Amino acid sequence: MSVTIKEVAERAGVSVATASRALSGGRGVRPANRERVLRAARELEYEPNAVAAALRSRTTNSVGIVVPRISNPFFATLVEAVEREAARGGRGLLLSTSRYDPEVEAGQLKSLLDRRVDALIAVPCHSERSRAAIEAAGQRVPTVQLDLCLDGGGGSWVGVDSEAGILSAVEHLVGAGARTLAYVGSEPTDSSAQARLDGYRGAAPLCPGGTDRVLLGDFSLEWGHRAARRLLENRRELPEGIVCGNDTIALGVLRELARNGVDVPGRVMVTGFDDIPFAELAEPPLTTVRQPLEQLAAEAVRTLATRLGGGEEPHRRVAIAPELVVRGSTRA
Amino acid sequence: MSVTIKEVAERAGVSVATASRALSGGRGVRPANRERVLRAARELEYEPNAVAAALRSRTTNSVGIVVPRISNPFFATLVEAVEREAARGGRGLLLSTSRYDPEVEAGQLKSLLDRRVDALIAVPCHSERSRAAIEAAGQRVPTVQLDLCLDGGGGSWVGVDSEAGILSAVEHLVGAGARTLAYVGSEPTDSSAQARLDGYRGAAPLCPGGTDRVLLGDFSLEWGHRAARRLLENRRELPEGIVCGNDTIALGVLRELARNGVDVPGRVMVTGFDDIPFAELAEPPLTTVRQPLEQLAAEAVRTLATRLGGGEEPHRRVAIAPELVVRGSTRA
DNA sequence: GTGAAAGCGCTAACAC
DNA sequence: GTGTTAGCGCTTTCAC
Repeated sequence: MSVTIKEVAERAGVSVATASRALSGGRGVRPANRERVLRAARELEYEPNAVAAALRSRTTNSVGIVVPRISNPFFATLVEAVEREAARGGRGLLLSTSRYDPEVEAGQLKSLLDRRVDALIAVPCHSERSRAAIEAAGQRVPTVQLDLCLDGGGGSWVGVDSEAGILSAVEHLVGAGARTLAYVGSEPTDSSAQARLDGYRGAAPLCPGGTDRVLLGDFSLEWGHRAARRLLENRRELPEGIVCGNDTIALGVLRELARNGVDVPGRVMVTGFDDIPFAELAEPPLTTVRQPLEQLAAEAVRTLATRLGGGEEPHRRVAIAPELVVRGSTRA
Repeated sequence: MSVTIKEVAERAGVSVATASRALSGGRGVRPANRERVLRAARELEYEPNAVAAALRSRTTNSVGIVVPRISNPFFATLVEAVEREAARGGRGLLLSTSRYDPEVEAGQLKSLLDRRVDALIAVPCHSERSRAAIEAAGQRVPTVQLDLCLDGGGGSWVGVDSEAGILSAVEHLVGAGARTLAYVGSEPTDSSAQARLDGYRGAAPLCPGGTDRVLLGDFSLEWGHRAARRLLENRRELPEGIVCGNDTIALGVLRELARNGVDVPGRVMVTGFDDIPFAELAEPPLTTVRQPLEQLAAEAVRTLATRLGGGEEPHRRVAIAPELVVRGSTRA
């Protein structure tokens, strides 16, 4: 069997209590004893049992995260940033995916709670049907919604200010000379889709010409293709600027425009949202609204850390302003 | 405080032992009692404490995974597949990243071991300097190397048959009429880079013409750009087929060729390796060797499950044959 | 500053 | 089938 703290204590000639204190920080232990314990531990190749420590101290030093999927580069980058941030605080990250299924999501949350994570980060996969499980989790441990949020608020949330992001895209397009605009986005099934659509509706009046073409589907490349084809049906009415709900859609739109010989950004300018890695690899490179992922992750972890540290700030809602990244798909 | 199994037992009018048995499968418990326990648990909203169970039963039902990074879509997809596979077996996934730093990697492995994961999956970030930590981990729990492996073997490994993959790319290019080839890859700093390079050297003789141009850098887009520029220096000697060590490099090569007005696949054909999501979005879409990620993940978890189940197959090395995906960057 | 002792909540022997 | 009992390895009072 593996070496326990008891053996370390014996070898160091102290009690387990002192050994424990020495091994965890060493505060309140005479330096000489501290050294002896540390040496004994090293010599015995002692490996602390975090499970036992967790049972007794009632903290696992771990946080759980539930995202719809990881293969989506957006969530992947988010998870990576959270992992780094958590590791920095000595915490482990328990990862699970909901696959966009609220029932799976509920099960994953329960499992994480059973494992006694100290805190939870969740990207709710549905703005309504995720509610029960996420609120229940929030009753037990500090929980923060990341990126997406439940309808009508409730609980802590860290995300991006979508309206401001879309606004900056619209301003940029109008400033670059677009006189007519269209929006290609997703049906508002989640909070981001909703906020981006709202953002477009709010910002559209800045444009002098027609802005009433709003095509809603989902956040996919295929939808981008189809929406572009629809806009191309009447070549004369092709808008001068197309605001897309995310980069994937924008990539689909760009592609379809290229296939049809439409000059981008000459005839039509296109913007995306997220700044996924491929955005700058597209032809032409995509002007887009960059999600400040590192900041989001850091803020989410900070929110939890505050609450773990005993801070009683029950409902913290943080919307970070995103930044427009201008590339070749729009004129400067 | 939260409800314990003791209270559930009391309410159900049985001993904690019976409650425990009923709650975990219910084998060897009279159905009537089982029902009463389950009902009591439901009524009290009992939440089992997996930490306590883990301490006593010496299994945490969790596996740890260490990858260089998650924002790389290749690893992200791998992690996602592993997560799904682990969740299917009721296991949690503790995720950490090494950021390509063997010291960080060693620390992460130690931390996962302290947390008493039942098994480990690691993508060694360095074929030499990862050895000590990974071998040490392998002494304590079933450990499998995924994708990359340590130099000279040792331990279980699940990955792709890189040689076979490169071979299929070369055969395809030659079959499509390429008479001269070049290889643009990474310096063999990791096992995949090495195997792909070996694969090219082994397969090159299949091509009738010159195949001795081998450019080695790293697995980046920038290196693809630079390598392509180098090949373009003497336009006349531009090879008819360029085999790239991964998709990212291939994307860089494609881009540079396009900028210089070289017709792909007319004048030059290009192949990649991995089949990252963007491969099919490139212009032209990239012919590439697809990594069977789901299979890799499933096989890795299966390898561990076998060992956890008591199977004593110490050194399982599984190389899965990848599949060539033919797209527009080569002629059919 | 240190030690003795009491659990954290659960499972696994071992009796019955 | 069921109950009693004894810990898993650690941290944390509480005395000294």
